[in-house]
Amino acid sequence: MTASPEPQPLTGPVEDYLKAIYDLELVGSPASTNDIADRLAISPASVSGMVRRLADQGLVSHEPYRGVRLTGDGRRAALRTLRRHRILECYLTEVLDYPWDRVHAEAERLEHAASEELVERMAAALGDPVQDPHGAPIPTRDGRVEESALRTLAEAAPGEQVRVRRVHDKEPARLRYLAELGIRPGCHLRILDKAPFDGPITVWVEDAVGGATRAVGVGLAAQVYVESEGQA
Amino acid sequence: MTASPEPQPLTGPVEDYLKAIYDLELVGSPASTNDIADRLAISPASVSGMVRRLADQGLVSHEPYRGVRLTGDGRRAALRTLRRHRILECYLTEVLDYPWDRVHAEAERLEHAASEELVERMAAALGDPVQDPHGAPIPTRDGRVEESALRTLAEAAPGEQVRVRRVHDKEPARLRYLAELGIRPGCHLRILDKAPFDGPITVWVEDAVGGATRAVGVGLAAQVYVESEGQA
DNA sequence: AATCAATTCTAGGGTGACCTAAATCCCATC
DNA sequence: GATGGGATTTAGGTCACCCTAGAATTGATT
Repeated sequence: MTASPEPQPLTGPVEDYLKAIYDLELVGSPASTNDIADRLAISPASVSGMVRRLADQGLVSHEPYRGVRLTGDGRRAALRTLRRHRILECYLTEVLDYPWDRVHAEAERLEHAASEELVERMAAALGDPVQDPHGAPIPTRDGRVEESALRTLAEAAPGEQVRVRRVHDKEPARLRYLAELGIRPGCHLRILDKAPFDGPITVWVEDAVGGATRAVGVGLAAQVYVESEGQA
Repeated sequence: MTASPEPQPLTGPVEDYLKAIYDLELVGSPASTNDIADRLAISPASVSGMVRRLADQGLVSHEPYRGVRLTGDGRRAALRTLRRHRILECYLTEVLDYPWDRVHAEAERLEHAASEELVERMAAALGDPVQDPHGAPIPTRDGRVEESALRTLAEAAPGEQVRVRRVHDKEPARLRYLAELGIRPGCHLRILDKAPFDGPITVWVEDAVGGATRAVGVGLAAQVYVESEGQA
């Protein structure tokens, strides 16, 4: 039984790496150097260097040329950061009325500076939210998350009725556009049509005023995660 | 007329130096290397190095062996950081009910990460406060402050009645103790006695429940700024 | 089995921000 | 007007994090 011996503070970049690796590992396989580099907009060579340092600190295990996996410590650290990030996002939108599309960037900076105490105070003020404004689940204080495997809107079939559960949060422009379309976590969609050859997906947006028909390209649809609610 | 050309983001350490120099300059003379080093808990040699960099960036002017002064740009940057810091302190105490003595440390970290937008939203939520929880004035958006020259409690004479305007905020333990004594910005004191040879100052604390007599050492009294309200 | 492209790692650099130790400068005092 | 102590700067080093260029590895394809 290893007692948890004070999680010592990590640097901002380290926290960013751990989050990225956590995310990449979610799909199953270990995170590749290139994928990490892409996600952090950093050269692959720099990733190699940093991964060595992370491994030295016992946060990841690295099989050269094979990829990187979080250790127990690494995973715990990643989840702590993720919790901070997502609670900050909630607080910014709900209490400070921050615009949907700018919340991510602000939280991205604050998550490295905000203390556990601050974040827990925010969580308490919000009544311990369980998901952030983009539908991502918030890890609990003791590091549990239930990352449900969701399909994307791009994979839904015509005739299906779905509920939007989550959307990607990185790109403000896409978020603004989705908001314009009325597509947000929690809203209901009916898939009307799916054009061949990766063509646009036509959906009926239940929750728009009076309902509305919208066409969404596959690229965007792939960033919208849905859960089936039955056939038409 | 130099148009203000986007204040580019400064690093955390740079902001800390500028704040320190601003503070030291308040007493009139240019900031000395040693004083800056003391305040930031850094070696004097490191300060020399950093000051060169600050001068290169046009934020300070440095006369070797003579001290450092903020330039216009440097002063503006310092005041922006100070505004962020103090609004954060207000927000943390008033909205998130943060304990008086821990607010400073948290704000110290957040001030480097919080965007202008966030801080202004907080300020708006508070109705644009003009001073922080320790009584320090908050610079306006356009960089104005009125730093009133105050006497300290250590300088007050027996018989005087004073109002506490401001207390130093760096040391949590001292703040907690002052709070215990009932001494906070806004409270009223009557100086009952001042023991010789830097002995303790005995005060009547008006605002304590039913009023209370307290003795304060000079060291602590020197960190409490007061404004006279008349003689007994 | 050999080769080739993509991936990943190593080598070698650069910057910011810190350090200690050793000059150097200032000035108050003799 | 020399001198010594205190303040300051320079010299030289470390660490984290990033870079580009080039070498090494992989495994997919001939």
